[in-house]
Parts: sequence; structure tokens; C-alpha cells
Amino acid sequence: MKNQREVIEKLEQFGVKPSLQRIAIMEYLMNNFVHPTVDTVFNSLSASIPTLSKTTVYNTLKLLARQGAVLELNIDDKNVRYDANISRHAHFRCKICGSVYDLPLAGLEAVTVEAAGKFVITESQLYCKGYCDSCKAKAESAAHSV
Amino acid sequence: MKNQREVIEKLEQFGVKPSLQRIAIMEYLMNNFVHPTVDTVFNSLSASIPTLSKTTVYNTLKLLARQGAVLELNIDDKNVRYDANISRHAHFRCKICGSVYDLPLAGLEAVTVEAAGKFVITESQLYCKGYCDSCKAKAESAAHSV
DNA sequence: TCACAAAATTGGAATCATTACAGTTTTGAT
DNA sequence: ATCAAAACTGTAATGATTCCAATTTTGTGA
Repeated sequence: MKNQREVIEKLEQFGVKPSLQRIAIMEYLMNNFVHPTVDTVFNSLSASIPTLSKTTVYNTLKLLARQGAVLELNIDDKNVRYDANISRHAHFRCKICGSVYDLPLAGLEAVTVEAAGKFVITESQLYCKGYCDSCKAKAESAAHSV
Repeated sequence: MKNQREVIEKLEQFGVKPSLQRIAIMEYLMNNFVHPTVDTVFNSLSASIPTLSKTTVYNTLKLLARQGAVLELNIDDKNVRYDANISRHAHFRCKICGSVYDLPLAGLEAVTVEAAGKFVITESQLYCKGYCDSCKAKAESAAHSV
């Protein structure tokens, strides 16, 4: 559980002036590893910050992503998701329940090197999809019933 | 340049009954490696098929993706893109001009193996972003002018 | 060839995430 | 305390995608 001090330091480290709203949003991301959507963040915080506007959540998350403090994930067709874990890792999304998990990752550097010279690669994301542990059985029985 | 016969064979191979519209859409994808959006496909074909409906393009591309005949790419925040090249490869998107290119790929298998046991991974996509050859200079001058 | 049911297509309306914008509040320097 | 800049807010607009009911096409059996 990260405390406010750590959150504020994180924001300042990435050149984001800490405001009440920005601290709350960043704090939420640093303490909840669920790769939340804008809606999830908004709904989770609007009880404690009743005046919070969804536009602020949109703006703040875009700002945090632009400054490199968080990752913007496009693993979900519908909604953008955010991740405060900016270390090198891949993502997995269950095709049944929709949950997004982190995957340990080694070797991505080797993969991207092949394009060196032709393109300047600044970011890369590995998205995996399939069935999570608790949905495996469901997926198999569904396959049989076709 | 793929001819109609090859397109029809491809559709049948993936269990998609070939209709006039489906053939046209698949043919377009097989002959244009631009990773087009629904809109691009629709605009490119509506001249030759005046009655074509955008809903049909949506439905057909979703169907082709579901049957495994094409890839659905979420590399673009705004629009889904489609790719008739279903061999193992990564994608690159230029952050300035928005063009999407294929990248040769080796090593992705090694990367995904790490999650074996916990998740059943059925698909994976590696998305790289940065600056393409013709936008490199633009990116650098933009960086200086901040 | 005709009739009919199933599949495919169509177009307009509805949905829903995201963005634009204009007004209000907060912050920080003097 | 004052004032300008930055941040926040809420509503309206946008735009990709989906829904759905009506129409057209396809394929099969009489």
C-alpha cells in the first residue's frame, strides 16, 4: 500500500504537478493492479471526491501516460486501460471474463531489435489473449456444446 | 495480385461461404497490405459495389477474424484495423503519420512460454510504436522546438 | 420452374467511449 | 488582497461500432 508521500514523489518525478485529483487517481493506480478503465477509476473515486468529473479522470490519465508515469493499454477493444506498473512486462486478457493480468517478460528486447535502422521504436506492447485459470473449464465446456 | 479463385479458396478454407461482398472484402485485404480500417475498406469498395453497406463491411470483417482468416489489430486507439497476413509477425505504427507496417518476428514463442500452466494463451500480438523512416526527421525537429 | 425457408445484406437508429469547449474554481506569485 | 495561469467541471458534440427490422439473395425440394 503506497502512501501519499510516495504518490506525490512519483508525480513530481514525472513532471506532473500534484493536485488533489491527480494524487487520488495516481494513488488508485498504484494500489490497485486491476488495469482499470476510466470508468472504473471514476466510480472508485467519486465517493471520496464527490465533485470529481469524469473529464478530469480522462485528462489526468492521458497526462500521466504522456509524461510516462503510467502505461496506456489497448488490449481491450472497448476501453483504454491504465497501468501504473511501467516496468517491462506483457499483458494477458481473458476472452471470457475480460480480466487483465500482468505476465513476466524476458526476450522482448531481442524481438524488437530486428527493426532497428528502419524504424525508431519508442514503445512496444505484447498482448496475449486466451483463458484465465478460472475460466479454462468454462471455455472447454463451451467448445463441446457447439 | 491475388485472383478471385485464390480469394474464394481462402474463404472456403476458413469456412466462410463466398458471396459477392465477402469476396470483394477479402480480395481487397489480400491485395492491399495497408492494414486498413473498416472505413478504408468501405470507401475503397463502394465505387465498384454501390449497394455495399458499411454494416456488411463490419460484419464480414468480424466474421473473417472469428474464423481466423484475418487478424484484427488494436494498434490504433481509434479504429480497429485488419490484416490478411496471418503468419507470425509484429506490427509497427508511426506516431506521426499513423501508418502501420509489418515487422519480421522471431522469438515471440519464447516470450509467451513463461505463462504456460497458469493461462491458456490462444493469440498474442506485439505492437511497436515510434517513428517511421519518413517521419524520423520531423520527430527530431519537433523535439527541438519544445 | 416455382415456392419457400434460411442466410446474407442493407440502412437507419441507438449506444457508448472519448473529446471539445466554455464557464468556474483553485493555485501561486506579487 | 489581487490577478493571471492552471486545473477542474459539466454538458454537448463526435465518431466508431452495434442493433435491429426490413429487404434481397441463395439454395433446396416439390
